Amino acid sequence: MNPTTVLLVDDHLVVRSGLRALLGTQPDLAVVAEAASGEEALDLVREHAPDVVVMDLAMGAGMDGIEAIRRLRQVNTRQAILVFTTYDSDADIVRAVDAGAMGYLLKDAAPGEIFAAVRGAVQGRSVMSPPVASRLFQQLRNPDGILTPREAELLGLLTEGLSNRELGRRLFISEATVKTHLAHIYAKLGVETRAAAIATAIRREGMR
Amino acid sequence: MNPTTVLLVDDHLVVRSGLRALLGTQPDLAVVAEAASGEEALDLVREHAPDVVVMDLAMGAGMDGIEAIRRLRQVNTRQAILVFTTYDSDADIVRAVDAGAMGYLLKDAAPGEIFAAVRGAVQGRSVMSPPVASRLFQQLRNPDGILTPREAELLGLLTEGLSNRELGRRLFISEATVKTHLAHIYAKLGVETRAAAIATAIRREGMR
DNA sequence: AGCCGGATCAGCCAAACGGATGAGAGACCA
DNA sequence: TGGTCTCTCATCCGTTTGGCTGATCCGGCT
Repeated sequence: MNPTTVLLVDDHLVVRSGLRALLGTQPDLAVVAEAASGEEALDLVREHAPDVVVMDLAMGAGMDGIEAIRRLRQVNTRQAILVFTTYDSDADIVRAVDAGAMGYLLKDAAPGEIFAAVRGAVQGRSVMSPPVASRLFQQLRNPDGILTPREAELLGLLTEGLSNRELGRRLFISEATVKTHLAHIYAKLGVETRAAAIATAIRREGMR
Repeated sequence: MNPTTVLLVDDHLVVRSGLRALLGTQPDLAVVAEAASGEEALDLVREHAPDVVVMDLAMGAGMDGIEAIRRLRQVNTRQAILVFTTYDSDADIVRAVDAGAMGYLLKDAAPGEIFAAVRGAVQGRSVMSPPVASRLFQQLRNPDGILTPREAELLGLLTEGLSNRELGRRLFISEATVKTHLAHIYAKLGVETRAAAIATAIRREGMR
């Protein structure tokens, strides 16, 4: 059986070499290329058609990880994409999965976890770090995300088309507080504008 | 039979006296008070409880006509409110009717039309100038308002949460044009923010 | 030929919004 | 008592919107 081919995408050289060394200890895994940016990753995927792409989400300048995932999926829906990143924000997880990531690992994952994730990915299994899994699970279980009561209340009014000022008046809080809540809501919903938040909220199961 | 009592609301003295003179020619109509602002109108309605309120929508400073109508309805749902204004904008018509106006007349209406409207209003009949009626009819017949194909297309994308820049790219037009279309859409929907437009559009019949 | 509605674009300006950061008060839990 | 969460507020700053005005082009309709 041929080894599983892997493409590493991370803007930090040290991370790439560390991963390469780590994966190199496994006879069934072979790192065939490394990319330092989303653009480069796109080229290398076309060239090597690896079985798995292990990618960092935060990538200095240029295309970000999420966008890279989206593009990769368009180029070749075959290879599995594994996110390998430092932070576990709700928004990133949701968006990565949404963009088509096969798994989501945190950089503090144990070597064994990483191996398992790569092997699982090629077999179509989705592997993720426990904290990530738990967040995602909550997302699925509670479609309103992990919104606090206050946030949910705000989101409800948001869909009425109110401005920040109006929201503040309606809830007897300052505009500053409204903005804070909104920022949290956007992060949890994985959007970045109120327009998208409203669209998401309203479409999300008959909310009206 | 007692004459029908009327309250005139218009910030222009000349309009008020003109109307008073006009209505005065009819033995069954009696102007019992005049207000120059929404606030004043509220007070006078409480004081005189007129059968009909004939009101201009544009009213210099302070409360605008739409808001005044809304308040009046809260105070006393009894009297009929007749809008008597210069311009027939889609947004104003929709909002006035929505706020609870009984009829909608343009200032170039013939005297006979005005008399008929006032008499009709007290009897619960809704009278409006022909051009107004036609606009309103279109609104009802076509829930998408009077949106042109291009505007409808834009509104659709708007509900996806796109920014002006993105809308422009998607439709191959400049951001300036996007803004122009949006301004028209807002006017036709009777809203003033994209958030409200999105909310309206999405709720409007299962649009998704 | 002349007019009108629809679509396109520009420039200007004020208001609204979003991002980043810091911070304090109260509730709850270990 | 020391974390953690939620809700609250503030300031700064750059971007996005919305309002307004004016203009061009095209295709019908008259």
